[in-house]
Amino acid sequence: MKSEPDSYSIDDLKKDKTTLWEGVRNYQARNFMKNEMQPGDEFFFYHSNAKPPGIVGLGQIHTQAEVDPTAFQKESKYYDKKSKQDAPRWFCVRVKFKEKFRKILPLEDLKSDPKLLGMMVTQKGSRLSIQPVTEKHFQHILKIMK
DNA sequence: GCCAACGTTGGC
DNA sequence: GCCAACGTTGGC
Repeated sequence: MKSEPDSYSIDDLKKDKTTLWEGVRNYQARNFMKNEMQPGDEFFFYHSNAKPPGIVGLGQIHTQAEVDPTAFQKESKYYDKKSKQDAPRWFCVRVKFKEKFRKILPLEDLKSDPKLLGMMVTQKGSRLSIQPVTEKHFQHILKIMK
């Protein structure tokens, strides 16, 4: 799960302990949250638009997807006038902090690791903000970071 | 700050 | 239903 640290970082999640992953306005990413994510599932927290960009920690899905309240809030930058109360368009899961890694695992390292070949985030133009990670890749990265 | 890649919108 | 125009993402 990607986030720009300037807007919400792993430290923010550590402080908050849990947060609603609101503001996703991409159907593919929404569908991942709505259809694939189950409480207890783990995910990597990725800092995008950072220096350097990369994986910074581990989180866990806390509760299943619910309606994204920010879509109805006119003052929110995530407001979507096309999302109606009786037919909500956007959903988000609640996530929980698990751990902040001792150091960042930079995108550069993800790209150069032969064991992570084909990982979605290393592909050119891969801007989806929520991406699936294979079990193999997940375990390998955990091993690197422990 | 640039710009390639990608997603969405809306006219037709 | 096509596709040009536009807006956004995000690495560099």
